[in-house]
Amino acid sequence: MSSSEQARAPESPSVAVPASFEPPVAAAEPERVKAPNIRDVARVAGVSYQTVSRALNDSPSIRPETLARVQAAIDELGYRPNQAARALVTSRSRTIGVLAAQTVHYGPATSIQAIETAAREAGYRLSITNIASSEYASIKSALDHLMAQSIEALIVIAPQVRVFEALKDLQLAVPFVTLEATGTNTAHALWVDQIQGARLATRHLIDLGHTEIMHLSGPQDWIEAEARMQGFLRELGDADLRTRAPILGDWTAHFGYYAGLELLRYRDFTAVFCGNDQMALGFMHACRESGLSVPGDMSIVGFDDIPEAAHFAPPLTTVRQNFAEIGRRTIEVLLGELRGETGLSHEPVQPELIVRQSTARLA
Amino acid sequence: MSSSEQARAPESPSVAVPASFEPPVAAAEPERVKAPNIRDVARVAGVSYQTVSRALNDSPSIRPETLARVQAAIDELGYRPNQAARALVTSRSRTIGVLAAQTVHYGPATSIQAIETAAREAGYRLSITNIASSEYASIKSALDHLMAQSIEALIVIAPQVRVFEALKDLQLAVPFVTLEATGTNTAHALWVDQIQGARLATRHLIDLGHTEIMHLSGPQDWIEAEARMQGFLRELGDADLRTRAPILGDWTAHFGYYAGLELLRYRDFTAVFCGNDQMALGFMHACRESGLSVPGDMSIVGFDDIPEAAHFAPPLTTVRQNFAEIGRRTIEVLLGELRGETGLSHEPVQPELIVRQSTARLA
DNA sequence: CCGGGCGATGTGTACGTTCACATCTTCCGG
DNA sequence: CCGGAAGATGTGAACGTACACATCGCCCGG
Repeated sequence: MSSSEQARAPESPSVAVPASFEPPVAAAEPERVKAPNIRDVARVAGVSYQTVSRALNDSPSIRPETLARVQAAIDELGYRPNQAARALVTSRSRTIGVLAAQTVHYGPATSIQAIETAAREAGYRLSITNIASSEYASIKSALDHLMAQSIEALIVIAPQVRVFEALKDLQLAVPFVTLEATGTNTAHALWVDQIQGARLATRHLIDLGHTEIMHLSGPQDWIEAEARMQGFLRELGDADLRTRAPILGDWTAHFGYYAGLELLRYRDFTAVFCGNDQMALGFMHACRESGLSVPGDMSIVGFDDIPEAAHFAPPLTTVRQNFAEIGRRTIEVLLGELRGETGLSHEPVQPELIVRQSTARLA
Repeated sequence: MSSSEQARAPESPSVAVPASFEPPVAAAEPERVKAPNIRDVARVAGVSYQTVSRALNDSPSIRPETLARVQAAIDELGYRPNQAARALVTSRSRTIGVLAAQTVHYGPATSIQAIETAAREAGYRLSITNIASSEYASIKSALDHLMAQSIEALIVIAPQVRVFEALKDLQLAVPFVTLEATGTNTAHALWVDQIQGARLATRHLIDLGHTEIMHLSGPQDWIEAEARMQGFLRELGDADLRTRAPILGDWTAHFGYYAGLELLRYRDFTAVFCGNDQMALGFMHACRESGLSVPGDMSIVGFDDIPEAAHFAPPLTTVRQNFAEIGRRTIEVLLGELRGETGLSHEPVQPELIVRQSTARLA
């Protein structure tokens, strides 16, 4: 086995051939037929290549019967337009770049899926690149990779704070949109109104009579984490309640759990607003282990409304974001900008509070 | 506050203007400078364009100092090679297609992320396409979209049963790999040994003394669901235990919940092996509502080990799959095949049973 | 001192498509 | 019945790159 492996030196015609005859080997693809091109189609259809091109780009000035002949030739040959050639001559790549982080999370994943679908329908393809870490170098590298593909637009679903710096460096010549941002950068942002969502969650707790409310935030450099924190603090401020320093987490259930274990050593709060559902899950776990009942002793609100949230123990009160809607709107805005339209509606998508069983009136 | 919110209408300069004057509008990019090409670089560096090409493709026969001059010119002009032109002339797109479904799920998402990273390192880009439904038309459309991009290889992360049919139709000329399949199609599959994983889970329950074990399966047309079911049935058979018809679900927590409510009306089983963690979560929810304690009255095993599983109530015993490893191996195999190597190792990745607190010895 | 060979660099061409413009056809009004 | 416009189709060029081959300069051995 391993000796036959060595003999494989591809196409070294002579070598030390103990393997006497060496059969033609060409067993692979014998007929590497060139893919048909526009001229082949033209020949079959009995027209010029330009006419085929017109047929492909549904030009108005082509006779229906000519079009039919071309179409028949295309089908017969199984012709597919060469995107590379097309991109070269039109200098339009028909590619939208996506700079993502944390694509395994429900929110980004859902948005990306909606974006992909909408983009495909509009004849665009997506090029998704994940950043390994939120270090500047990693972001720059991902951005370089995207720019190398001459993307026509950019969508950012990542810790935008640092990304913005990187974007400034490469003087970006394409329209871009960042998802899930706050209102700080309205020109390029398309976002769920995170602040409003956080306010809804916080007000819900306040309405239930809670006055000592904790906040588990997302990572500092995620703008949406920042926004949720802002909403939380503002709502608390409006109600003249004592504000306590939010805990900076990393979105994971693990963090929620360990933070919970730590915080629950001092039971000086009765409710917690978590930056996302995963952290809420971890926090609930910590409550259980600490002997606290949810919502009896502790009310918990999450954010995102991942599909699992309805089945947590107890089912989680949370803020729903319409990620799919965001995705669709993103492509809409971007395509509009590519068409040269401007002043498109960047109105925030409104989140919705979903009340389940993890919150209760303060005893 | 809310009034200032309204005032935000971003950059609508005047509005109600009867559109009489319509300013030149060309406010967009005034200087649409053409991107520099290989000849521009050559001119600046004082060499021929071919020398620049050599520098870009690190040809061996170029003097270090010439290379340096070219590099300097590249930096000065901010030159980026045009991928379309390169693809056109080499007839290599350097694109790997991914046919995906359910990318919001943890497993696929994790694999895709690993695939993307590995592909990028190898100089390939990914083109991901989601299928809207598992109908044939939808699969075909997605596959067409990918083939139109002249992908060099295809990765399938979707209900493979139907995809295989579609693949047969378009006589696919590129190497492809399907993820998370069973061992039925070893030539093209690279997979976690799902059968073995299911056996581990089932044996664990048997070892705990359970004899009446239920299985909540994934959708029928997902090969991995089929494989897990097979593993379950075989292990049960080996132990001479009564087998009961698995329930066919859809991977969601919702399904696990409603199926649980239904099944628990007859308490003729003491353990359940769920096809994934989400369904296990839903099932646990149903147990709670039915007044059953987990693991006191009901032992539950999941599959996947999503990060949240450790924080379920109780923490879930499950089968861990190394999705990232799968992703890396996928690219490895594919790149090997593109290089013409063959007979690469398609050894299955071994899953691992993670015992937590959702299973207990039968009283 | 010359010729061969090799390393370094330059020139021509092709990839498949679209754009700009030229040409051919058709039809209609004067 | 003819001129011209509009519609339909064809021809030449260009996009930016890599490959094949040609050329140049240099070093070394005879």
